[in-house]
Amino acid sequence: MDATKRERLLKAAIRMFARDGFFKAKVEDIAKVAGVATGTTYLYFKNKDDLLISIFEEEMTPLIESMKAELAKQTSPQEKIVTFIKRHCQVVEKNPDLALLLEVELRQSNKFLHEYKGTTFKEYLDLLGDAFAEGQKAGIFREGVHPSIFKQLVFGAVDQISANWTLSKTKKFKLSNAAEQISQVVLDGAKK
Amino acid sequence: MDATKRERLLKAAIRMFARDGFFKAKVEDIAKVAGVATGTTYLYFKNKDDLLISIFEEEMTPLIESMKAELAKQTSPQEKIVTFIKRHCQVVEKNPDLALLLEVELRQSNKFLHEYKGTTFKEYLDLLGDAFAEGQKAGIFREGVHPSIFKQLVFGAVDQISANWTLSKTKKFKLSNAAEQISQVVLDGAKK
DNA sequence: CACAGTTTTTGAATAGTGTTCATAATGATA
DNA sequence: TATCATTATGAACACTATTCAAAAACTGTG
Repeated sequence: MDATKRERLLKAAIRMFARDGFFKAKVEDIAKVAGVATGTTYLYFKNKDDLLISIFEEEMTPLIESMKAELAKQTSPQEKIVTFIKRHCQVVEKNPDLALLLEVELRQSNKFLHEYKGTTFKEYLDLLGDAFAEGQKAGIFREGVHPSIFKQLVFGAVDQISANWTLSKTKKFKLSNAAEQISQVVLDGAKK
Repeated sequence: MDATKRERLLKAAIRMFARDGFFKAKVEDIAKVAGVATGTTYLYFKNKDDLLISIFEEEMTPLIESMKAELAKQTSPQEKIVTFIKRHCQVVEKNPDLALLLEVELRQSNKFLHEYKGTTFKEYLDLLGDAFAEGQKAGIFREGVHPSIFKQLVFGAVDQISANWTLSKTKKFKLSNAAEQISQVVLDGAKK
């Protein structure tokens, strides 16, 4: 097993999935970009789906860890939420191919959405839910809104706007600017 | 040309796309469900993509019209936004298959069917944007948040929560209840 | 170095599905 | 009924994920 070959395949897959979409991307092309024969792909990954799952698991995990560390530094629930939004947008801006995958390709399969929500992705969302619950306990956020509704509300908003930004050829707005506007709305909306 | 055959194919496609996802759904199965031979599908639709586009166009247009009519009845921008959220969730609850398509396949289709001008969907989003802009003009909604950011924020939030509800086998919350919570947060967040 | 055994890689063969098209069935007209 | 036009069919074709028999590249040993 050649770790660099595996890594090359993963990176090539991110590029091709982002360019052509998961289903339209050809395994043959991914292999070519990675500099191996088609069949070699199947020595390192069970199949095309596994390639996508592996991208999700292996690229997303460090992002979640770094987000977690960043949020731990923030003292107030408000700051945590603002930081989450800002940082998520920064990551999207820095990794457009990966972002496109997470935003667009991951959704198109019910299987992924459902079988992987339980683990890595749920953990990510819970960072928002926990911050909100903390604010409720501290008496600064409104009651009557369930943390799991709030976390999805905020993530849905950020994700929608990020996806739109990533897809638009002409980036007519700064994502960091959008992040600020989102923060203003959801923070004021969260307040008691 | 047999209009009912076309209609049967559209309905069958909605069902199969919702069940298996656009790419995994087989044209042969769609034809079988519609009660025609595989090749017949290609007499009524250019190809599989065209089937998806037609679903968007033909199923969504009446929904948009009815939403537009409903919003016209509301007097204040706040009521328009609350009504949009509530009604969108009602439609999702009543048409789970169609909802799943719109929720899960929409982004993908926006991506690779970009030259097919997704005017229909933009029109839908603009209902939210216009209501927000109206509120800004009336001096009741905050400045500094662009209507096109706001409309995507709200739609993204509603869509995320709706998709989650639609996909979860065990509907652990009432979507109408979630709609109320979303309304509270985004309306307070919109206020000056 | 030579060489046998082992692991890794290859790419042509296989299998599954979107699309086409020659043919059949149906409908319309006189 | 006979003839032409329209519509429907499903087997054949093209394309791509996946497999697998054979080749190549390693590894260790005498």
